[in-house]
Amino acid sequence: MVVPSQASLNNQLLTLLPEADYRQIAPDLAPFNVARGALLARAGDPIEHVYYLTSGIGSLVASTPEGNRAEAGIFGREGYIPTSAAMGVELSVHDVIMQIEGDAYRMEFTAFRKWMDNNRYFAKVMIRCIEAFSIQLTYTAISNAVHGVDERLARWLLMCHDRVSGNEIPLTHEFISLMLAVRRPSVTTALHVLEGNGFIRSFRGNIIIRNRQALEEFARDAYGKPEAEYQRLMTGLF
Amino acid sequence: MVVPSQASLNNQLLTLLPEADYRQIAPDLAPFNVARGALLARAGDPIEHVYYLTSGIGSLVASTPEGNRAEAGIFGREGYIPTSAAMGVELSVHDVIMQIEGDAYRMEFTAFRKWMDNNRYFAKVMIRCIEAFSIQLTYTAISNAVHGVDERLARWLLMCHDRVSGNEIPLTHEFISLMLAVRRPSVTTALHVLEGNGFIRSFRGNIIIRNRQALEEFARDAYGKPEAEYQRLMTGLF
DNA sequence: CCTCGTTCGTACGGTTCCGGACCCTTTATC
DNA sequence: GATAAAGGGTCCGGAACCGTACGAACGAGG
Repeated sequence: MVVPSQASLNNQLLTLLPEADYRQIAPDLAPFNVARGALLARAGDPIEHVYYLTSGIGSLVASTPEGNRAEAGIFGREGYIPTSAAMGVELSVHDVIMQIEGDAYRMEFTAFRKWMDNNRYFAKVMIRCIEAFSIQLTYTAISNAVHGVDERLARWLLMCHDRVSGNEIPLTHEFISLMLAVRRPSVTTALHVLEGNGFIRSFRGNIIIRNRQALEEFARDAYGKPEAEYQRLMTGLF
Repeated sequence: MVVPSQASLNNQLLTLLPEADYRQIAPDLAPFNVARGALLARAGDPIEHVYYLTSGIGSLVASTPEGNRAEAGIFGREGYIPTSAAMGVELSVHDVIMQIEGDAYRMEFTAFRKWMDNNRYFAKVMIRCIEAFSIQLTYTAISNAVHGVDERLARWLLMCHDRVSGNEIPLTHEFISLMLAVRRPSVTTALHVLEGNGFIRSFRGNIIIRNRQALEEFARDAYGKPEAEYQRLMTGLF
């Protein structure tokens, strides 16, 4: 089996590992293409694999018994999923859905547990990522409580933009409305507001970021804190 | 120094520990009364102590650069705080505020880190608690997105009720409005709805739960899932 | 080129909630 | 007992969103 070089990996967690430790765990990484809409984990099912995206975007989607659904967290090549695997939890609590197709390396759950127990650096990076993701969750919670649809959409587009290469975000209004837990027409009109300001261009099934900085200013305090914390948590680890 | 017996502790995490392991860590636990309004951790400050409440309630409050604030998570004697201490993080990201006065045992951050590294069972319980708390965060996020004020208030009162002994919740409308990130009059009218249905009685600075089951039914899917997951995660650990 | 399913634009009434304000009651302070 | 502070009840206009619906535009397949 060919072991991918660390530098070529393009997953930020794996590149953070000391080289020797990366080489240790690398044989347990298998390349895997994840189609749009694929479920990386399903609520109530056993966790079988841990995924390290190198491209594409996935979402942690919480749902209630009555069928209400909303995105709680988003991840791309800066993290891994499901984070609960690191806590010795065998069943997934939430759905994890791939929203933009991408490539990943994945690891068997048992191998993941093995390295969590046997490699300090690996464990440290994973644990830090949990903390970073957890911070993102708190800001999703506060943003859902205090921000309007326009700002929440701006925040969400920025988080997507952070995780794609280029400026295209190939998603439909319908899908975005599920993530933000708002009406589909609310997404349409909110996108018009952003487009009217020149921040984005909106096409059928595709959104293009045109002026990221202005978009950040528009989002105001809805965007930035979790991202800054991620940087802080992941810098100077060893 | 007198070491409190495990059974007398009344903090569910500490009572979950095997007795031998509890005795190991117990000398590092110091009793501490936490006044209402006290900050157990402040955003940006170093984490100095880890707290195990035995009574009272605390809140994890997220805030944005522009001063928006909202509660992201609540905890009592079923948990500990700050959870990020377990991840080797030295600075607190959020404010942790005591909303109902109570007693606690607290541990120096350095001692906490020591036991996380040197006692498997201790570490496992703490990590499980992180997972449980993280699940609570996701449901706060979805609830903020999809539920109205009445349901969110019901959910919140139920979570408080889980963490007090008796049926009294001594809090003001003003304070609740901060937690839910809504207007203070919105809390007043929402409480009237609950009171009109006979679920609660509302007095000046005090709320009494009169019919918990009916309150749960009113809250519908806003309440229950995280609590069930906590049970599942914390049962049959060893 | 035609058809059909997907995606998006738009409209309308109704509800919830906000921002802000005002005043009354209860409790604390001196 | 006077005064101040805290807590709570209520009202108003307006904004934001919702549920729902309908139709136009686009794109893939025959």
